[in-house]
Amino acid sequence: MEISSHQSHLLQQLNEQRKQDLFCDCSILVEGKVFKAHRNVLFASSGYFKMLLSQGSKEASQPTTATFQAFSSETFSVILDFVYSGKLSLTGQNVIEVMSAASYLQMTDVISVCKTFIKSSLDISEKEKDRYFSLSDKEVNSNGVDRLCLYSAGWRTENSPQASHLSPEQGTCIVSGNTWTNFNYYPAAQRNAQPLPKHDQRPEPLKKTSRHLGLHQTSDVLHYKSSKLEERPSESMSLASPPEDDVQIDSEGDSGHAGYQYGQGSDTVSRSLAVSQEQDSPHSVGKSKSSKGDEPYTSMPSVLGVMGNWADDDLPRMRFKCPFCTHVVKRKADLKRHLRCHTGERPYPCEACGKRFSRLDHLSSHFRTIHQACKPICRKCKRHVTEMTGQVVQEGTRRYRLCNECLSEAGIDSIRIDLDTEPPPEFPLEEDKDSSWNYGDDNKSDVEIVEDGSSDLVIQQVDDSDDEAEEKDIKPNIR
DNA sequence: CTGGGGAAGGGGCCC
DNA sequence: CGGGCCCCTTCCCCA
Repeated sequence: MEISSHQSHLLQQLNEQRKQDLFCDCSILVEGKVFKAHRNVLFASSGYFKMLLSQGSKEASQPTTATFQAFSSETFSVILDFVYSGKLSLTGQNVIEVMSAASYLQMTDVISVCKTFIKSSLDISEKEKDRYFSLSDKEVNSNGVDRLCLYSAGWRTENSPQASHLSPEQGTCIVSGNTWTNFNYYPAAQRNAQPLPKHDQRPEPLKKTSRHLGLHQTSDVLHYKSSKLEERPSESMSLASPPEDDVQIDSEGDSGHAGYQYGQGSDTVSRSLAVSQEQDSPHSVGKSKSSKGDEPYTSMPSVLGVMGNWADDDLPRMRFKCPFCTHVVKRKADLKRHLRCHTGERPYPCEACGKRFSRLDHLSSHFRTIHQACKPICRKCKRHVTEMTGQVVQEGTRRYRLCNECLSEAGIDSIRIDLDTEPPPEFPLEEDKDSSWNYGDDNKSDVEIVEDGSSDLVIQQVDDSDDEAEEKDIKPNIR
């Protein structure tokens, strides 16, 4: 006989013990903040902790301390809450960082949920855009508000660093409501009782993407959003049809987008730009189911199609707004490309060194620069070299050119090796795009390892034909 | 500690 | 719409 409530009860008890610091035998230091936890729980939840605690298992009687600097304390709090409750408080704002941290901690379930969260948000936007296009201007004016509010429910809190000031109900940034059903790790009955972790706008750890994660926003914008949230509980945010005024999220902080409007009629002017920031796209409650796509971008957005009037002419133009930041691009393809800086997807691996790139042209550039020694310039003296005056030196998988003088000075011409006998570097297998996104700095280690080839210094004659021949063996993953 | 250079990465835009 | 080029900024390494 099985008592179904036992597991949840047990987890609840463990969580209570954690909060009361009972039997906690593990301390995790994140950004100066100490989190107490039970090593057995961490062990069971995280591959990282499993490895860490396994290594220290001999001193099991001693308290364990772990320190992280790769992510914020707020992010770790979200993850720790998930570990102890099974509830993952994802928001549009923290999803990237949570996913990064989960990757670091090797918590595949959390990663999957984050990816689904992102994917679904894009799907939602796609559907909203489709509906938007099907509507006349009048319809947009009369119906757009509802849709906008739905969307704001999904994204509002993500951009608000003041989420910590919100009431638990307002924390539906935890993906509540029909819109986010796919991600709702909260039993509906528990949503309101779940305290939210703070979600300060913290640029790290995804430093490269941090610039796009709401940093453009001014305090005015944030304050406004916060106050709006206080006015309206979460449930109504997603399901009800609030007054039109609610749509007017002030976005003056981003002056670059001033002038965005819905529709072209004069009656839309009052709403101008309100929508452009966080809720550019009209949204529909009824159409906000997330669809499944194997590839995150196959059904991509168009995350938000925005009709805008521009100063130079009055022709409406399509703009696509990133759901994660305030960036707006003219083409859907550009948005698709831009989104990779948020998702961390790097679908283009260099077959020579394994380093992965988010863009094909970056991969090509990398390959030409690093592995093909295309620059006819001596790396040491910077002089122009020709086939007669210089040679290509191979250092691991890295190639560069040296003039004959610098070569003799370096005294490395004794290691010249015939390329025909020198096999190309072992290429890493290309992994599945969806399942092998690299997050954070994981790539660096690959590069460092592979390119640490000082002992493999090889010199080859500068010969374009050789390069071309080599290119057949070592080539970027251009498809 | 600082400045220079290389590499990476992001955006605009043409083809 | 993808590929690719150009330009720019940022980061990192090294002298």
